[in-house]
Amino acid sequence: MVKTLATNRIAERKLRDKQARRAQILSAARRIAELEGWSNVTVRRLSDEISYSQPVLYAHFGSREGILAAVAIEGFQEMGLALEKARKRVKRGNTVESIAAAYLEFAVSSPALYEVMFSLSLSVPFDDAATPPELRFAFSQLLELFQGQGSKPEVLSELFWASLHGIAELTRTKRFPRSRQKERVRALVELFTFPG
Amino acid sequence: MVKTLATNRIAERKLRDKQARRAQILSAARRIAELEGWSNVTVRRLSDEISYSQPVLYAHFGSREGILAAVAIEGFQEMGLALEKARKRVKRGNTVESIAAAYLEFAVSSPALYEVMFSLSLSVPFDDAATPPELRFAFSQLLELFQGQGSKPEVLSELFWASLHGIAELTRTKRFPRSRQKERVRALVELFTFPG
DNA sequence: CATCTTATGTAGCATTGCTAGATTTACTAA
DNA sequence: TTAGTAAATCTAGCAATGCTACATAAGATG
Repeated sequence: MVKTLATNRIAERKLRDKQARRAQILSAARRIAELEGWSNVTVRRLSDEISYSQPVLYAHFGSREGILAAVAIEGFQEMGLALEKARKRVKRGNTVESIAAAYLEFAVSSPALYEVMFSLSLSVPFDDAATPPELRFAFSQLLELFQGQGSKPEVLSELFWASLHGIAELTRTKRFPRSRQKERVRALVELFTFPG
Repeated sequence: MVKTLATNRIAERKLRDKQARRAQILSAARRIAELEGWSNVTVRRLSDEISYSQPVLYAHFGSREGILAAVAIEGFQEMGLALEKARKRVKRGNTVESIAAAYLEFAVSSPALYEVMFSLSLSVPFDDAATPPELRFAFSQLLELFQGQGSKPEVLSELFWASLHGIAELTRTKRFPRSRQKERVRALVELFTFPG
């Protein structure tokens, strides 16, 4: 059997189709999740949306969990990019302020996406080598922030991340009133901005 | 129909039985959750554990959600008490440090309980009048901390809570390595301790 | 004892995640 | 073109879940 040109093009087209369908699934999952919550993202519902039978979804991602995980990875990738942008185009002097604003904006504009990013059960820390690169990338944006500041940049970065995550999560789940959000962020920025 | 003494005693016994069974259900739910995760806390499993049929559970709490909510309330009550204790018996000078340690100790020693406390979907902020008293009580322990400090005690308290919650959550879900936990807490305490 | 109320159980529905096996479609080679 | 093979896709179904209508048993009351 010889690999003709046609064979190659066919294989490529198949790959494209596959990736397109994969993207369709993830897109549908995100849309439903944002509009109706993750509990309404069922495999049957997704298979309806993309007009394929259920087993097709299981061929792409091994399980429902797998679909959520893929969405979560997308989320980390996008968040990493958003943070990178915020870090590079610093507006009014303070990088910490810019990053904090970008982080919380991301969380508030895609609550379901943010939710799944952190409900994804991980077995490995953010800064570990065995961690998906998208997560490492996002975290590295925060690490960068405190580089050279004090003795332990990782500790400060983690603390900053934790504070942002806490604010995001307690806001998303309605524990915090939106009314004081600006003041909260101002206080946060003040705490994490050091002279020098 | 007259209410005899016997009638009263019978009614009281029934009430006791009911409360005992309620406690049994919640206790079983907590045990299973801590050992096997909340997904293994099914209504059938619980009804097996207490040797009653499913409808009995639905008579007590209207739904599975209702059972989790009741556990979450218990959790807030217990956390409030733990924080109160930590605030009153301040060991080495620093109240902030004592509270932070108590909070994280609570979260780490009952991860499933902590998890359900914050996955419970609320519609009302912590400091609202319409919030279950157990939640208000727990939050009030943190409010107390920064009373008189600066201009906005609520803002500082919320920020402190957010930081603690972020650390707890990112630790519980394995995002943070345990190894740096002590340093993280030290840095946190330093940030939130003000001269005076 | 008879009756009525309350407590409890039985059995079943609809929905879910997931999968084995049939079936159709797409490609290959004579 | 066509028979045969491999890949893609679907049909149908299982077991488990949350929940509930209805039947039955237990308990209290006259």
